[in-house]
Amino acid sequence: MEEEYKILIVDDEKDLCEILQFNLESEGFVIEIAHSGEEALKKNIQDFDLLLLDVMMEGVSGYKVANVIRKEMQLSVPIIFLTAKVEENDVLTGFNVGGDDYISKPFSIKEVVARIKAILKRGSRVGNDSNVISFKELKIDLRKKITTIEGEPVNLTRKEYEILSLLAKNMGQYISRDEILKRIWQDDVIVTERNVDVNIARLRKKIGEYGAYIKGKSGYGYCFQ
Amino acid sequence: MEEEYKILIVDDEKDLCEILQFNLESEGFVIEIAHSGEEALKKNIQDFDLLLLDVMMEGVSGYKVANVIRKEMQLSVPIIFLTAKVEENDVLTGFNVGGDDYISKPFSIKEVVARIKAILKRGSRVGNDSNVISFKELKIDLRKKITTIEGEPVNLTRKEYEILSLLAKNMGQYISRDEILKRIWQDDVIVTERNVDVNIARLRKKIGEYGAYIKGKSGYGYCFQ
DNA sequence: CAGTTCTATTACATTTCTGTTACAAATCCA
DNA sequence: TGGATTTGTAACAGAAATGTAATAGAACTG
Repeated sequence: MEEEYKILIVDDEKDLCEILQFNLESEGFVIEIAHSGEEALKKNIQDFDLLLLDVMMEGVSGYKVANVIRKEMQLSVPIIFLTAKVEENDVLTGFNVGGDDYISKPFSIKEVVARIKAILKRGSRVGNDSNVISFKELKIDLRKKITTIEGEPVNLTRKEYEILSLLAKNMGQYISRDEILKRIWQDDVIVTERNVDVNIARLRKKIGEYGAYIKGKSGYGYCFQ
Repeated sequence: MEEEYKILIVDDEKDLCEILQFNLESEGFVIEIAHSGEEALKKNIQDFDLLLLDVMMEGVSGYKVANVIRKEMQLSVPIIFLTAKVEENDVLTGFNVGGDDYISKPFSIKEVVARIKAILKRGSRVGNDSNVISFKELKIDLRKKITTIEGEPVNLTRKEYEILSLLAKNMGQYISRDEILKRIWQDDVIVTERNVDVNIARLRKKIGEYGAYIKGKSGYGYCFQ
């Protein structure tokens, strides 16, 4: 038999979930269900090959869930958004970007299955072309999220890596602590600006001589140069 | 290296903002959100590569925002206006400056992305580094917040930089101390007007021969010429 | 021209900002 | 679970930036 694909369905309409589950299981997919955004996020997302995600849900919306998955968990699982017809017309039509897909309710099971198969066949994810920033012998592989110096991997923590790649992506540009917080810590948690310093310090130490290229300037923030 | 484009979305419909944010982020753009004109104007507009600006908003309208950005801040960042179908006719006759564009709701994400990419491509093709102000060999990079003379960076403090870029953005125009205080010190702290003088003096010294181009005129203020 | 107001500059005081350390809390993983 | 790793906080000394006052000279005004 073929590979067994695991799909997570997230929707607060239980009936709909059941219908989807029944039909997709007969197609040979392995299904798990979550009835809310919160529930979905408790699952081990990386175990799934695809998500069917309702946009409008009580509490944590589908977009929130997607955001957490992409930003915090850094996973690129394909997502198919389920949207109600009304929303679609009000706001947007025919959206279909990147690796993700949209299907508006009511939809035919046939259509859903077809789209799922199309996406799974396509296989590879968004941004699968290697993307490496180099500065002398320091290399940051943005896709693998690996930093190396002269070929030797540098063991950076998540935050350290994020800061380094943010600065490297904006080479030569001063970025304020405030900005760094916004872009890396997002809006969810509130932490001291001092935190940035501390992480910068740790980062500098780890990248050795290259640490000197991360320049701090009073009133401006940091800059990789 | 791949460039990171920053886009500011200004719309009071929060759902729409979320959808746009998610989709544009999956396209690799860096997004910030403002839910009102006031909020938008508090942002550092010059940090953005493009604005998506809803025309109809409570309070400060999209046009108002655009006007402030163009006239007061003297920035030529491209703006895409989002308009409801009904408004469209009114609008097309009006404001249609430079690289601006209109998209009427409901719109497809595809379209939005396409237009954004078109505009950003156009911008870089022309070598439109409208973010750099040049005066002879003095260059102020508003994005990097770096000032150079003959390619050599000049080490300005934040206030010095702010004053210089304010004067340079309003080349040839006298700006009173009062105005400078309002624009740079904002409302937060109240300081003597003499302060401006002192900072101007320090600035002049740092930019050497160019210091002479910052002209003070009794009763008028300062002017870069 | 004399008096007044305005400005540039200096020196110094004050405030704010930064890098670092040590430690606590949270998270991860075996 | 318990230990390792990561992340956040508080504290603080030193550095950098900013503000103030004083003063001398320039610019204005009648």
